[in-house]
Amino acid sequence: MKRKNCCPIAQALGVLGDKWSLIVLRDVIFGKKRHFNDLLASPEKISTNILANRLKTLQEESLLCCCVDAENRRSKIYTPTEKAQDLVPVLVELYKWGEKYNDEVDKVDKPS
Amino acid sequence: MKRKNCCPIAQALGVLGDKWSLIVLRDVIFGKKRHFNDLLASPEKISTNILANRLKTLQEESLLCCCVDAENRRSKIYTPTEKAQDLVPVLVELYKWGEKYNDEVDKVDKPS
DNA sequence: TTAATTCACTTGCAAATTACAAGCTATCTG
DNA sequence: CAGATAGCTTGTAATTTGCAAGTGAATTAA
Repeated sequence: MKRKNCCPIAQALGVLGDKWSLIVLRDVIFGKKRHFNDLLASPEKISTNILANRLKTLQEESLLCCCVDAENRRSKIYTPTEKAQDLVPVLVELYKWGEKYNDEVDKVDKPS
Repeated sequence: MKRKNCCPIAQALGVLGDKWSLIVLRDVIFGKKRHFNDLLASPEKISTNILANRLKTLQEESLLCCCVDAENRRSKIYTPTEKAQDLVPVLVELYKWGEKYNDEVDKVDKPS
């Protein structure tokens, strides 16, 4: 859902508001993953068609750029743009919030 | 998609990673909206079934609490929890990013 | 005190998105 | 030349979303 002429939060979520876009960006930005199969290997288990689709839309949104690996022409290299790098503060705040609140969900064997 | 025992970013996105949850939280936190119809009136035009579903899951995730309005018993009051308030930095960073990059999308009549 | 209105949903259904598995094509390696 | 590998694409089923209409309890208006 593309959102235009509205609140910047809504506009940002129009691009990033799904289960996978920020996971892919996390891996490209922090995990320095550059290849399709690297991204596929993340523990969240994205499927191939979704990953291909996200890589396409993230390129369309100028968040990733893609080039052919000069040393291995069947391989493509995905790199984050500055626009993607500028999401680092968002990802950091999400990380802190997730760490604070969600790590403890469904813990078992807590000492009493 | 609930994500457990994994990266805090992925866990956070398991709760917040959709088009509507953060919009609802934005309105409750910044817009101080408290009623179903207030939230429905936002410019992003969420539909009633989606809003009802989000309010339910956000309560299940302890992000919102709900009580009956004492002065008008058909009305319910939704308020953000501390867990929700702690998303302010995430929303602020999203806002800044959206403002920096997405306001200029599809602008017309730019001065040359 | 009855009728209309409001609030917070619920239901039905079509469309879009996601998930899972399998297959495909170009390239590379032995 | 025979696999193996990288990056997809396709098919299909399940889930989620979007839209319109309807429901029931509480409230207000006549």
